[in-house]
Amino acid sequence: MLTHDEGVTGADVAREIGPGLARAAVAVKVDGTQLDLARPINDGGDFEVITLDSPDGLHILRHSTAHVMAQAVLDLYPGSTFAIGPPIEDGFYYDFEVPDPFTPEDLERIEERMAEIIAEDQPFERVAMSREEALDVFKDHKFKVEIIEKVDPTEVSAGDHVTAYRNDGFIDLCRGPHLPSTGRIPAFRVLRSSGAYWRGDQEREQLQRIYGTAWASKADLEGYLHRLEEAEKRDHRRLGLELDLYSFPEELGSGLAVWHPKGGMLRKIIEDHSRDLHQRFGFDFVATPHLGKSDLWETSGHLDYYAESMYPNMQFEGDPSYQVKPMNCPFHVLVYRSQGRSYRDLPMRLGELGGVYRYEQSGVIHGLLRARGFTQDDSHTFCTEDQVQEELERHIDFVITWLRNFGFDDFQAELSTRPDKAIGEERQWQVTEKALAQALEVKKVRYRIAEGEGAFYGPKIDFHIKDAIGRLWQCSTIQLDFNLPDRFELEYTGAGNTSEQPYMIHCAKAGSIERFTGILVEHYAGAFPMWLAPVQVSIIPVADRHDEYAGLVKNRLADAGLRAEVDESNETVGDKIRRALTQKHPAVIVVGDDDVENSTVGLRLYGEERDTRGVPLIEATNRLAEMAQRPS
RNA sequence: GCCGGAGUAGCUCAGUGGUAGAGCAAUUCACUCGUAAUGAAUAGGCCAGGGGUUCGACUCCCCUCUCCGGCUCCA
Repeated sequence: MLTHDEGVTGADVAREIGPGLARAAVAVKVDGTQLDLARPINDGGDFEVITLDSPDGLHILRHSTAHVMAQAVLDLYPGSTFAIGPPIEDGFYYDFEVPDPFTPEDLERIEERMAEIIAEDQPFERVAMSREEALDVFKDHKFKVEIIEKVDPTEVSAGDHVTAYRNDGFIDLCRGPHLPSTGRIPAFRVLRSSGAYWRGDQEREQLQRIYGTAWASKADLEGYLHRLEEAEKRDHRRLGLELDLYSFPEELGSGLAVWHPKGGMLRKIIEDHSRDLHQRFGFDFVATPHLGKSDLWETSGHLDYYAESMYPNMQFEGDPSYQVKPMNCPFHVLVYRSQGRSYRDLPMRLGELGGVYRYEQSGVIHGLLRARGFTQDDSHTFCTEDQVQEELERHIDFVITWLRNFGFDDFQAELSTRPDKAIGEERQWQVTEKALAQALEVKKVRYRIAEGEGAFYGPKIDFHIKDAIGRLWQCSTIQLDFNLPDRFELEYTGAGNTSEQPYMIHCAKAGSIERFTGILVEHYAGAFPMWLAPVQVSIIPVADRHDEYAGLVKNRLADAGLRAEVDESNETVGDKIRRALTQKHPAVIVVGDDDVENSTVGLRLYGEERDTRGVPLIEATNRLAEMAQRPS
């Protein structure tokens, strides 16, 4: 039997903390032994233990650690005030307004001060007060006052129960719950600081945010820090350099990449696959230029909505103004419009690997994942209203095939609805949103609704893929559009010789080839499945006299469609092996005297600890060729 | 765009108001080797760029560019 250490019942606790707070937690005793956390499970005084390493336990732990951080900062930096400090995935942050931004040395001091507060084992005390009292208690802290003023006085749970938590002399507005005392924080770390806008609003104060993390044990903290290091090793910018795939020359400009031969091969493989699948799913190929008259963007509406992220116009005297394309849609529209269309021509599916340029804000550029120049595997399908459903389903099939082929079996879909900045009639938005939902249901794709996240011209489905270390990335998108056809006055002649307006489906499978490649690099940590690897086989002759045979092996592999390289450098076998492994080549072949004599090779696959000696060349070739098969 | 941090050899990083350093990579030579680093030698720099302060600036100050961590943004 569990009892609250102050002798109150579960019912009391539930009432005190407020209804609907499933996470309500208190310190309890089991047979006289103090436990950290528990929550009432009924009104009869029964409790359920919350372990610190459970999701709820970590939430409480991190929330409490955030309080300790705020306490430390307010201690150390007189004249500072604090805003909010919530738990987040893997940690917490707290936002402050301070006279000077934090330096790395400041963060060390804060961490030390936090450790002292924790060592003092200060009890957290819950304090309930009225709105007026709270305004008085926090009168020196403008952000807290702003929060309290937002409390709705008519709400029962909020009326005269603004709650705060006090430990030592420090008090913070908080709904709780918290740990019983600061000493219950087993392991924490201050991570970094950065700027952040109050309430996320660019127009409001810029605060200083400090990120931290807290865990149920020192071992868990170490594990987390280790995972951070591992994630860093997967960083596509670092691997791009190490594997010689691409670079971002300063001379070229921010957000612009050059692709080296190995990256170029990787890209070619991805693009070839894109083209092949487009063909298989019934798309035609078009090609369009990188720029067009500014008027075009006026008509499409892009200039109204995204002028600030388009490269500015260019103009020779007497000529019209031109702009580099941030999108392919208007160009594909022009292909459609190049002649009169009949319902017999539809659906018309046009695809292109189209290079586009967007002037992304300087602060958001991030390697290949957010670049200023990139290539969309873009397509636009023009169809009749009757065809919309079937076409949407076809696009969903296409996207799923694409993602699965690259090893992304785990993905989730999101249906984004009408945003505030939108064009077109409300009724059409409803019809198209419904069509998208229905297609997802027919294809049995689980999805959630993202209210107001749609494009300005229509609702969309986004696919978020989960990578090898559990991160989600938005890649594919299917967008249903009834606005561009209207703006460009697209038509087709119906069966009854009537003039009709087609629907348009925008779709990108990878999204951006650059970004998708970056995600692949991080997903596979550079150790690509064989069909994607730029170099599939490293052939290592043991001594110079084996170079000739190595060349023969390379030709045999090449005949079987494999990409192989002979390492003829004047290095030891051990060194050449190390290079091949460091470059994460899927297969290493070593050839020496025995192999020359018997037409065999020594074969070692990436991830294997040792080789298999004396594999007949024919067998090795067949085996590797099979492994290198592209998924279909 | 905003806040902070940073930029030294191809890469990873030392360094100091007074002649620029290491490891790895590269090049050359020797070695001819059977599964994660053979040895030696050589070469490599407008210390991101531009202004200032100073007898003297890689070092201190200002501006620009680029990168990093966040915030805001992502048709």
